[in-house]
Amino acid sequence: MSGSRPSRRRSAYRELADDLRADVLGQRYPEGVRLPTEAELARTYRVSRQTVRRAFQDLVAEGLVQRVPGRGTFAAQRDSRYLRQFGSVEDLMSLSVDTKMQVSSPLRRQIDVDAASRLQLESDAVHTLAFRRLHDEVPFCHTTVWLPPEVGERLRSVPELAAPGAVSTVTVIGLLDERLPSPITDAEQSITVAAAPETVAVELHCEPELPLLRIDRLYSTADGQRAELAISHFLPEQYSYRVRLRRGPR
Amino acid sequence: MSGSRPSRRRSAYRELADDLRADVLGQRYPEGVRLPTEAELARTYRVSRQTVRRAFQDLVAEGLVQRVPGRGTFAAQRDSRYLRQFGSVEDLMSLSVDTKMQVSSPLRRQIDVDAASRLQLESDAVHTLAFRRLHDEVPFCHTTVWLPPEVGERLRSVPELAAPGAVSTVTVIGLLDERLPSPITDAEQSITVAAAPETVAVELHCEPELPLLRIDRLYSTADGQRAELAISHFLPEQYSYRVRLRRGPR
DNA sequence: CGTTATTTGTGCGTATGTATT
DNA sequence: AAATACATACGCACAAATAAC
Repeated sequence: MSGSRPSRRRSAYRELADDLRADVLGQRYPEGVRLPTEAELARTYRVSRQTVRRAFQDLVAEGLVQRVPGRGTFAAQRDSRYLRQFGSVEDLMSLSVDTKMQVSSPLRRQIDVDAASRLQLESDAVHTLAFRRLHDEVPFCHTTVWLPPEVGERLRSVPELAAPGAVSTVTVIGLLDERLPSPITDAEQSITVAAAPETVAVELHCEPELPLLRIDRLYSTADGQRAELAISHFLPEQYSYRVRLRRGPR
Repeated sequence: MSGSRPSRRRSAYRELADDLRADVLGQRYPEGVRLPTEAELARTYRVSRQTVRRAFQDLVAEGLVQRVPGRGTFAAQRDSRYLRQFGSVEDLMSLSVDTKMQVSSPLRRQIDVDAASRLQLESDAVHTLAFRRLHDEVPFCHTTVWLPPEVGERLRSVPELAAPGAVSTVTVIGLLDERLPSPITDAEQSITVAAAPETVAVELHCEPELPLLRIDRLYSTADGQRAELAISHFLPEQYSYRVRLRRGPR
């Protein structure tokens, strides 16, 4: 489904690419199963073969599909996808496929000079929120999120973020992308090691001061506004950050 | 084996994309300088405008250039290039811009079951090498490299890797890329936290067991062969892993 | 073994729309 | 308003790889 944004008109090849992307990410083409051919897609979508090809070019560039002349188009195997695990903004949005989030500190207004500064705000007021992420009911990650006030206001009415203990499969970035006037297009992240703060240790059932993987992410919208600051701590025993890098065509 | 391929003619748009890529990476289009227009390139390369567009599509997907309707095509600024294809490994190859490497354990043959297994080798014999990386004469990273024997042999004659204490500005991946018959096209990396092993602690002048950022990288060539396994430990005080993510075309 | 049908890859032409200068 | 430059979309022809016969 497209978001609730004023539905800016999307080109035919992007619509098609979106559909195909959703199908591939939704595991609808398991190993060895061929995607529809260019001719088939052109027919069912009432577009030219060139338009279908244009859509596939994006999916190939994203590493989601592989195409073989004479054979067809296939979903890339999960472990051969480069930069698809947690490497793109889309992946951060679809994080909820394997994991659930549980609110530990509901969305509220707060004064935080550091966060406000990193979000490049005039005032020191921000909205903040904290939650754990669970995999198979086991917490492996704690995240604190800070939002500019005007961004936070747009999440006021989201029930998934309102109650302590609430469990859901949403992502903050996913929620924002549907509600902000300008889509989130960039994230800058920094990965380092940090000792577990007291509150995080409690939530993750680990010793305070235990070394954790710390990932800071600062998200920006297409028009350059900072939209979200997230600081996550991961239990290294249960999580490692994986990226597959690829080199350009030849 | 059929040996050397008859080097089939590269398609026009790839030739063009290669030229443009080299120009952009070679800093030939500084900030604000427009690349040639589609019409100009079509004229000088004697191809159609569609072929020029096809070449640019790859460069855009690689994040190397930005295109603005009505204005033109521009090289993406280095710090706004999102980590996509090999941006990172070319960053790794040009790591030597800011840093130097100092050999602590020269290239030699060794038996290592774990490394051989991760390199998918038949036998347990590998070549190995260890070095530090220095920034402003301060060590901030220790790396151990394992290579398949036939790959290691190709580095036998490299003086920069032969003597303990040797300081140089090379990178192993850069050396390999020049010497291997098939180029290195993939890297899979995993980032986690690890306590400093004794030998690493000595080299980095830190306490043993100090939590470090550990990055494993497994490089593969275009024909799918594993070419190098590198395990690096970074001092978190002096290094954090930064990535800029961008969203696919929406 | 070659032949044929299928499927993707390359290249170009045209037309029209949109954004910027 | 006009010119410039990129974006989208469709059409066609032929090449190359693959699979089935």
